[in-house]
Amino acid sequence: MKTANSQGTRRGRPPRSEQQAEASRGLILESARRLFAEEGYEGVSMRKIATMAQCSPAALYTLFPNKRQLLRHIWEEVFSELFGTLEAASAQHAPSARVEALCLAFVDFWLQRPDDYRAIFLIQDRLQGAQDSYFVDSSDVLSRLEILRRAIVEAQQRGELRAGDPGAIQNLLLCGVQGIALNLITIPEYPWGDPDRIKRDTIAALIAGLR
Amino acid sequence: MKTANSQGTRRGRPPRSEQQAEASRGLILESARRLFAEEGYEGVSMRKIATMAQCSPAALYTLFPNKRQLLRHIWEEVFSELFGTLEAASAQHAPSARVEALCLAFVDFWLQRPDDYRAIFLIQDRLQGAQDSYFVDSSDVLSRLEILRRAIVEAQQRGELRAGDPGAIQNLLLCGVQGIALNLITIPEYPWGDPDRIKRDTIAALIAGLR
DNA sequence: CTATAATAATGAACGCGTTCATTAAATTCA
DNA sequence: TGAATTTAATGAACGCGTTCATTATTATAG
Repeated sequence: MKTANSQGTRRGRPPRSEQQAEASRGLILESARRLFAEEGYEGVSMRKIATMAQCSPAALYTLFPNKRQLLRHIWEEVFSELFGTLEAASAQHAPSARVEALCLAFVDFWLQRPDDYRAIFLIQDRLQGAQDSYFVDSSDVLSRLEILRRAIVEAQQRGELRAGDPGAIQNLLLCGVQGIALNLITIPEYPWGDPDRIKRDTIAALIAGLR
Repeated sequence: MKTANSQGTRRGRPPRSEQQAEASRGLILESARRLFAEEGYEGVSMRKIATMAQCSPAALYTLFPNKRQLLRHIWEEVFSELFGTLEAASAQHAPSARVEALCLAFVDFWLQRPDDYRAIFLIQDRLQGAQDSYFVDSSDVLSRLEILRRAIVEAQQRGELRAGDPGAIQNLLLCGVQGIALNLITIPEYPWGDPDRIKRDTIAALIAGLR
């Protein structure tokens, strides 16, 4: 029989509540963060996390679907740092230079953290069918991108950027800066020349093309 | 004693000649290519390659330093296809539209082969100390990029692109197109909007900024 | 208290890339 | 013909991410 009784209770061991699960997730993430801080991405393995969290490796899979989803919570701290940097850059520059400053700060941030960049953007899961929304779901990346959008709208109002959907312009700039970071980090043997130069020139060209 | 005798011959088993090694590498790559064609990147493991090539997995490591370096030879065929596509695109367009057409063809090529793109650009090795030059060394990627450079120089001569080092402009465009491919492929959940639009708009903005 | 039912937790296993001590093979020297 | 020497080839192992059949736990029903 699978039906519930009159009180709505069911037979068998009751499932853990979502808050219990969340608490366990928190403990595990604490271990993961400690391991990551001590040994970097290379040092964080599911087995080590399980050992430190005093559970079996398999238990991790009852709380997280896979390693990448587990580590996503750590990346959120990296993103938090990123946006902190961006907000500082925004505050330090006059409105007329804000969009360019944000783009530069974005690229600089990742160039200074190539390992983070690799771990976050370059290591992918197998199943693309499963629509894990790493960056967008349940993280405030999207909302904090607002800072770029505001700078764009500001520049449009000042006539320094052409009119049009600021979202489209934002995406375009993101593509550009991501491209710079990707290329410089993953193809270091290509003769890009001075990283600072390609960085500045590409961003300048992107923005010039948007006037 | 480690010294050679009067004839210059040495004691012990003679090392395999480089051509012998090259021949073995060829046989192994043939197996790898067959496996790749049959099962895709996921299906190609060092163990499977070894089985098909009738040797031990460890033997592969006497001929290739690691899996990535082994598979690089397969990527060269993908690059060959890419440049074939680019050359066709170049031939099909008038000089005035060539740079843009090349950029579009570049992005389209990778968007149609996301798995290839991931395997080639996104899966990285551990040791960055070892300067394996995947794309540049011993492959003709650099030389075949000439087609883009020619289109750039042509556009400069026609006054459609600003003067200046064509190499710098080429790098800039490569950053841009790589950024589009990277973003659309690895962050599909981000609201990029219509892929065609962001593709066209980003490239158009890049080129506009280079006038 | 015992049987039953439902869920939680895990030990053991798979295939993976890679390493390395050991073994096999091929050559020269006495 | 051995013995010695040099290199090739590999079996066994490591730690990895992940899965799954099995076991433990916790509840209700009789």
